[in-house]
Amino acid sequence: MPNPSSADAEKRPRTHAEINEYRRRTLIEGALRSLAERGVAGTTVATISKEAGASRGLLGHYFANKDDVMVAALQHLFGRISESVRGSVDRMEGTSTEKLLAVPVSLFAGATFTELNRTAFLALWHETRFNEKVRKANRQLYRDYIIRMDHMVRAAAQEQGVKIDAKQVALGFIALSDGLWLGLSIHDDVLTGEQAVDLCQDYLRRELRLV
Amino acid sequence: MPNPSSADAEKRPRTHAEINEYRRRTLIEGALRSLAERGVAGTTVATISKEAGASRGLLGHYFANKDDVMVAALQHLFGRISESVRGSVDRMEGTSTEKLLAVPVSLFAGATFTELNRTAFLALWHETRFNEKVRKANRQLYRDYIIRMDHMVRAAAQEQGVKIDAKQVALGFIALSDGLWLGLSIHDDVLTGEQAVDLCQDYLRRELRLV
DNA sequence: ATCAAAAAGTTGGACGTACAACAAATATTT
DNA sequence: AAATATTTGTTGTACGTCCAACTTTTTGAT
Repeated sequence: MPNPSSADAEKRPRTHAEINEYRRRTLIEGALRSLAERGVAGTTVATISKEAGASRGLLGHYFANKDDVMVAALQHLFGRISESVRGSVDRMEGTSTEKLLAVPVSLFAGATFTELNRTAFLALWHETRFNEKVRKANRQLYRDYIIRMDHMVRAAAQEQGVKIDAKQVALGFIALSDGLWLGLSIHDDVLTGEQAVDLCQDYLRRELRLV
Repeated sequence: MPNPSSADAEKRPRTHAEINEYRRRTLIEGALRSLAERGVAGTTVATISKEAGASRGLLGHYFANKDDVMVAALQHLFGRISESVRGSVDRMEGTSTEKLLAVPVSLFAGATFTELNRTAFLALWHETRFNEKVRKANRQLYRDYIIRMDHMVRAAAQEQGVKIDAKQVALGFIALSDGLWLGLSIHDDVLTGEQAVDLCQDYLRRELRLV
């Protein structure tokens, strides 16, 4: 006999708007969990639905097809990480250089650099190459990411009074951190998160002639 | 009516030993092509066999199951790239520093840095995370790779008379080049192979205090 | 404020397709 | 003729999508 005043009952969405938002979110998170646990080939409509606590048919009610779920999952994951980094950087006091150096710290922080995030990212990275819709979505997300990093590098370089190719350094940083994300995602024993931060900060400091 | 004196017919393996070697090779290469074109989810026993010009059932004659084909494909691809890099570095005259700087050149050279290699690598990287056998094989390959880069970095550092953490620099280089391989594999328009070489050499030069 | 009709949310089964693995039959080499 | 290579057909499983029935929320006339 369920208790109507329990926490679960209180949080259970009641209005159509709430239900809609709740289902979309849980289905997307279920997709990320399934991708992280089972990979692309092992992720099916059934596994996504099960992770989300919904029936198989419901996925068709919220998304036209499986591809659309993948696109939504990528945007959700990328957005979550992006907001986390942006949030912690914007919140801090300091120079542009300090803010730039804080990016890798945030990127490899415990809350962001989780097993789930890393593994789901790898799976979606693969999907990006072989799924037209996902590729298109990822391209836009990356474009914005590069622009943002370019701005940060440019600001820091100006602050330090050095002339560097900001775009090139931004790309180098992104490649390095992506490589660390994906490399660590496979070989947990090779490198720690702290080492990853060191490597990224070392790269940025040398490019900014701080070392 | 096939011409028995055609080039194909001349190369056609006749002895059991030749046939064995030929089939293994073409099946593995078929698997790599299928992975590059269709990804993990789209690669089946049928697509591999078709790419290799063999029937579906023949795969079972040469490999116990699909997983074993994936392991063989990873080792083949990794070995091919590794030998290419090692070959061009060993062949050249020069100091240890010059040899180290030649690694990224070889890594992003046209013969190695092909669409097929990049894309197949991404697919197998994904597989590494979700397939126990493939993960095990990749771990060993990477271990050797790291050791080799560590030795090269150490030799170059000694040559330059600088004290650096060779292991850390080796890992940084591998992460950077992997990130560039995978990043470029998705967004062809973002970066050229030459830029990738520049980024890698720039990283190594700064770590070796050459800039 | 009430309550029945409409709309939206939800489920589990059905359908056609496609898969990996297996088996039996045929072709080629030894 | 024996062994090995190779093909095609078979089997059981699992997939994505569709759909008809069912439940809950929303709407609107009173």
